[in-house]
Parts: sequence; structure tokens; C-alpha cells
Amino acid sequence: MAERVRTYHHGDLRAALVEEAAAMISEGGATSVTMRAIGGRLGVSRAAPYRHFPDKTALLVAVAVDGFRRLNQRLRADGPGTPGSSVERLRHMGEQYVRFALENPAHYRLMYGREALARQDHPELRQAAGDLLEHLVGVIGVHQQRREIERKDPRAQAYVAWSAVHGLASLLIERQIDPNVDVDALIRQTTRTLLDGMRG
Amino acid sequence: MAERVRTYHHGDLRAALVEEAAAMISEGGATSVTMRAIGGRLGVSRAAPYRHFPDKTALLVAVAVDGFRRLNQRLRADGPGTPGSSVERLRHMGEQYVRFALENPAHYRLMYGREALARQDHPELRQAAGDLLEHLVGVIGVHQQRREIERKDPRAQAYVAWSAVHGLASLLIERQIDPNVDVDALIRQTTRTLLDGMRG
DNA sequence: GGAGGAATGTTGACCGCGTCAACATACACA
DNA sequence: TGTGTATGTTGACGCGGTCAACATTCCTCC
Repeated sequence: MAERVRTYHHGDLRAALVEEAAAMISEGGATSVTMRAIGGRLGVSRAAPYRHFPDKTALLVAVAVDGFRRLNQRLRADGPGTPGSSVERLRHMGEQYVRFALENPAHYRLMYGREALARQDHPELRQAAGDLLEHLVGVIGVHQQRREIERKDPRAQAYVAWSAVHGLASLLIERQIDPNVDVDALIRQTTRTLLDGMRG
Repeated sequence: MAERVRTYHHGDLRAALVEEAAAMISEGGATSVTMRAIGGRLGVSRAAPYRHFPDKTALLVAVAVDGFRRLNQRLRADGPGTPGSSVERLRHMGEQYVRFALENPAHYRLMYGREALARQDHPELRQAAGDLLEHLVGVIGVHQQRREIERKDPRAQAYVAWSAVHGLASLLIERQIDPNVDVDALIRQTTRTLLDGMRG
């Protein structure tokens, strides 16, 4: 809030870096994010980020983690208030998942692109993605209780469901799907087919 | 076959480049492929590839296209001889798809990573991926005729099916799935759930 | 409140990379 | 046999990530 005009120390550079990197990713894709460029946009030198992140990858990981957090929030917020039966609500959740990816393509790509984030294992990333999975497992468990879907290992079912929405999101983002198709309808058909299959 | 020991001209550098790049991708991922390194491995200078490809991306596109070709072949070869009912054969095709990805993770990643191949549109890539889709559409059409799956727009159904297997392959490759799960079983469950859902 | 160490930021330099221009060599066809 | 073209090489440039050395500010303890 202080709106300092120009100080040697930035104040909260770390947070600003993550935010700015995310913005740049949205604008110009992951390749447009360079230490020099991001520094420039924040009025800071190219090496300043290294006081907060060991390397560029670590910064990108932070951005990806933040993305998972937002996606998570969105899916959790999607609880009551959704019309239709309870299975319809689960379907709606899948829909929200795909929509998030479509609205934040570069961000979504970053979240899942191991290559871009090096071969290294990043615990926080794993954790963030894990949270998402756990939520899904929980929801699926609930619907199993209600006998609305087949009672199998909920984790396996979660993976199946995740695969379907992630695959669709992926193909859409990478423009592998004819741009003339009705995307809304396709999302709907995908989630519906999935749930039909899970009904057993 | 000539096995020339050392000549100024390579003979068939273009093909060698694609092959070698593919090998390097398998060994060390896409980032390990550098013009200098690939030149070195082929006993050729760093700029030599530019006589055959306008830039690095073009070379990678050629590699990706080759990957699609091989995947295509594999799926087409998977015709008769497969046990079980005809729907089972379709399921087996999905299985083969995922297995290809698991056996050639870096290659598969390259095939679908738009980011790695720049934002540009590459007609041959689009074509190669399109061939795959067309084949799938055809197969689905056949099974629709036999009333084994619901008669909807076969293209839309193809997209749904593709999403499922691509998503699973993707998540597995990017290590988003607990390494302790039984991968074979998961593949099986995914393809089966998909087909159950498509039966309508 | 002053001193000194810890945080944070800057500058200069290095190396690897993609790429281009200028030059060298080999091949093919008249 | 000669010459134009295809193919390969070398030198150089600019960009990007990163590190080391240095500068500035903050914070804490006497």
C-alpha cells in the first residue's frame, strides 16, 4: 500500500516476482519469461531474483504451485448452488477444470510440463498437485457412498477422471482439436461419457 | 551401407539428423538436443543442420512427425489377431496408445508440446496428428455400425476417446500418478470406463 | 543511538546456445 | 573438363542464465 516511488529495497520482491512471472506467462507464454525481462518490468536488476529463488526453475515452480492453488480453490468453491443432481455436480466440477485450463493455457501448461520445470523433483509442486487429487478422491468417495457411481478403489477412479479432463484440456490448449467444434458441447460430452462409464 | 570412414559430405545428413535427434531425446530429453551436440555426435559442424532445416524447431518438428508416424503404424497394426470381442479390440488400441507414450516419453512429449515447437503452426505436424485422428474416427464408425457403441458424431466420440488416453499417458509420463499404482490395471480401467461410457 | 552483521539489490563477466554470413569443398551435369 | 550448385565449416553476434564481487539498506543488540 505504501506506494514507494523508488527505493533500493523493493519491499516484497518475492511475491512480486511470482505475480509478474504469471502475468508474463499469460501474455507471452513461458518462453517470454526471462530473468532480465521480469527484472525490467519490476524495475529491478536481472540478478535480483536470485536473492529469492535459487534459479529460474524455482521461480517457475512457484508460479505453477500458485496455479494449482487457484485451480484447487475454484474446484472447491464449486460446491452447492450448482443445479441438478449430485452427479451433475461432479460433472460440473470436471467442466470447471477444463475451463480453468482454457482460460489460463500457458499457466496450465506450466503446471504440467515436467520438461519446462527440469527433470528435478519439486516437492511443493507434487504437494500442490496432490492436494487436487485428494479433493477429487474425496468427492468421488462421497458419490460412491450414495451409490451414484461404482464402488471401486476411489483413487483409481480419480485417476481415470483426472485423465479424461486433463486430456481434453491438454488437447484443446495445444490446438489439437478442430477449432470449429463446439467446445462447450465437447466438454459436456466428455464429462458425461466419463460419468456414464463410472456408473458401472 | 557404404560405411565411408570420413568424407566431407555426409551422404544423408538429413535423415541422420532426425534419427540422432530422436535418439538424443530418448536419452536425455528435449533439452539435451542442441545443434552443437547433435553435430558433434554425427561428426559434423554445428551449422551443418541448417543446410537441411531452416531452424532447430523445424528439425524437432520432423522428429515429432516421425513419432506420429510410428504411433500411427503401431495402432494400425493392432488389427486382427487381437483376442476378444471387437470392442475389446478398440480397448486394446487405446492400451497400445498409452504404452507407446510410456515407452517413448520424451518423444511423446515433443509430439504434443506446442511450446517446445514454438507458437508457429506446422502443417506437417498437424497433418500427422490428423491422420491419427482420422484412423480413430474410422474405427469408431465401424463399431457404431455394429451398434457396439452409441451412434453419435464419431468425430466427437473420437475426441473423447483421444482425451482419455492422452490424458492418462500425459499424467503417467509427467509422473503425476503415484508410482505404486498398478499401471497396467489403471490403463485397463481407464479404457474400460471409457468404452462403458460410450456404449450409451 | 550507534555499530556491525544479515538481507537485499547491482554490476561485470562468463559460458552455452541458436543463428547468420563468408568461405571451402565436393558433386553432377554440360 | 569445367563450372554451378549442394553441402559443410568457421567466425562472430546477441541473448539468456548464472555467479562473484561490490553496494545499500535494515535490524538487532550493546
